[in-house]
Order: sequence, then C-alpha cells, then structure tokens
Amino acid sequence: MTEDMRAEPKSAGLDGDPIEFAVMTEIGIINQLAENLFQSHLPKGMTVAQFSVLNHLLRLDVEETISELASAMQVAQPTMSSTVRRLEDKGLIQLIHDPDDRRIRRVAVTAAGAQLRNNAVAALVPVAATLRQNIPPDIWQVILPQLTQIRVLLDQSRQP
Amino acid sequence: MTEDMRAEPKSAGLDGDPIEFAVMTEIGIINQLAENLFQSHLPKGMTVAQFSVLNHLLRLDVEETISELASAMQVAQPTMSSTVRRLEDKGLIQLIHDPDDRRIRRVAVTAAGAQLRNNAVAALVPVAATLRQNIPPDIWQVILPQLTQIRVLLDQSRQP
DNA sequence: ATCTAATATATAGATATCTATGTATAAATG
DNA sequence: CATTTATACATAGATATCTATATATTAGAT
Repeated sequence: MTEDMRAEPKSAGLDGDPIEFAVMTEIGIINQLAENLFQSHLPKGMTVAQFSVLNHLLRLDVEETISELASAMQVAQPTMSSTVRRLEDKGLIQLIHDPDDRRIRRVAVTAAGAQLRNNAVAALVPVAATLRQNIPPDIWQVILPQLTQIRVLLDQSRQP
Repeated sequence: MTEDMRAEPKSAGLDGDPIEFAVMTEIGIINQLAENLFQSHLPKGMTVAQFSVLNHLLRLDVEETISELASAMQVAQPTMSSTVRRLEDKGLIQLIHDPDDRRIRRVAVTAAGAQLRNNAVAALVPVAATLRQNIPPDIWQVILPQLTQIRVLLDQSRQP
C-alpha cells in the first residue's frame, strides 16, 4: 500500500496542470494523511472533527453557538450540528438554551469532555514531535503565513 | 457566514498548540475551501474525487486497477471502489476484466468521460487564474516543494 | 496435487461533509 | 399590531471517507 513509488507522484502528480492545482492536490493528500495519523492517536470513537470542537472551546475557554463553531471550523452548519450531536451523545458537551433567545443553544464542554481532550492532546504530543524532528523547523515557520494567505484568499472567494 | 472575523482565526486559531498542528489545521481549512470552490465549477453531479480519477487517467494516458488508483490518490481501496462505481454508473469509465487475472478490473475512461473532463478543466482555468492573480507567484513555487516534503514524511509515517 | 498465504475487490457500517429545505423564534416594517 | 424578513437550528438525501471483514482468485509450499 506504500510501495507505489512509481513515476509521477513526486510533486503531487499534476505535472501538466497549473501549479495552483498541484498545490491544492498536495494539500488534499496531506490533509488525508494527517487526519488518518491524528485519528490513529485519538481515543477510540473520537474523530478529528470532534476533537477539534473540544479543543477550540477549551483553548479559548468559551461557549459558542453551533453557527459560531461552524464558522470557526469553516464547515457548513448542518455539519457542525451533526458533530455536536455526537459529542452530546457521549456526554462530552452540553447544549445550553439561551434564556433570551430560544433559537440559540450554546455548546459547553463537560468535565468528561475536558478530561478526554487533555488525554488526546497528550497522545498527540509525540506525533507533533515526530513531525518537528523530520522537517527543518524553518519550514513550519515559513509555510504557515503562506498557507494563511492562501486560506484568506479562498475564504474571500466564497459565494455567500 | 463570512462575517466571522473575530479575534482568533488569524493563523488557523491554534495559538496555544504546536506550530505543526497550526499548519495542519490551516491545511484542513484550505482543503475544504478549495474543494468547495472547485466543486462549484464542476459539471452538475461531478465531484472533485470523481474528477481527479478522470484527470489522472487521461493526463497520464493509462488504464489502472482500482488499487493502483487508490494508491495514487492516497485513499483506501473501498473508497476508490465507490468512486469508480459512480463513474461507471454515469458511463464515464469502463471496467475491463484482465484476461490473465480474473481478480483484476482496469479502469478505462470512455469518450464521454474524456469530454466531460475536458469541459471541467476548461471551467477550472479561470479559478486557477484567480488564485494566480491574488497570490504572489513566488509563493506557489516556494510552497509546493515544502508541501511535498511534508507529504512524503506523512506518507512514510503511515502504519502499513 | 492439495493446502495455505497473498492479492484484488466487494460489502457493511460508521462519521464527515455538502446542498436544499423545513421549523421555530426574533426582529423589522408597514 | 399584523405581516414580512431574517436568524438559528434541524432534517433529508447524497458522496467521500475510514476500518473491518468477506469473497474470489492466484501464487506458494509442502
């Protein structure tokens, strides 16, 4: 399954395509490999999407609505509704009705959710270490603002 | 839906996390935005995954097995089986049995598939142009080999 | 030659994702 | 105040993705 180092995929396998496509193809493959790698180090049943929600809320120490979470993660609202429901089913978050606006439910991480996230972060530390050791540190520093620039551009060219 | 320029997501919103995680988060968001953007310019019913298969086979002018395609796209074999089946349902590819090994079926693009792919490429050209115009060209040249380096590392640290 | 191991693909079940649409509530407008 | 518009969320239906497993076929090993 890893023995397919044939002729082309040396640079994402899109030699004849515009370089922008090649970058996007490479990003797509990295995203898949990284998600699989991260997932394999997360607790049983916990997905990257679910972990990201817990991590976001706990890191910023906030409670947010489903729509706010969807915007923060750049996913559609029904996608976040689904992820939040699964977290709720496991008792990792609670949905708190807003007393002033009954349309709104805010996502609050439970103690169980906080503990599980902390365990997950600890399990991911060696993964980050491996990445850090095998890629020159400058690369990470240089590539992040470039990616941010591309992300902002893509975000702007969305149709609202 | 785009008006969420609050405090944090200036650099993928992972300030407290290792920079490797921040890069991966940014890549995840770019991947989603790019897939949505590309998809919105593809013919009705055609997905990025399906287009990628057609494009791969036609660009290299080859026929490949499902497993070979899965390796090339870095997805699991059942994933590729599913994508190939949908392309077959639309008459865009044909599955050709190998006369010497009856386990194998090779994916061959039909004339309809080739035409549809060419139309899709044409529709994507202005998308690439927009990206090229809004990001300094050096960035694309610089970022691609860096991404490749990361992708190769991630590919190596897969558990087979 | 038979029995076992490896390979190619398919099937099942789960989550994430999208678009399109429905429902309830709140705000704005006349 | 009644009607309309906007907002927050849920539901439905579709594709992509994974892991785990089953089936069929080929290759290898006694």
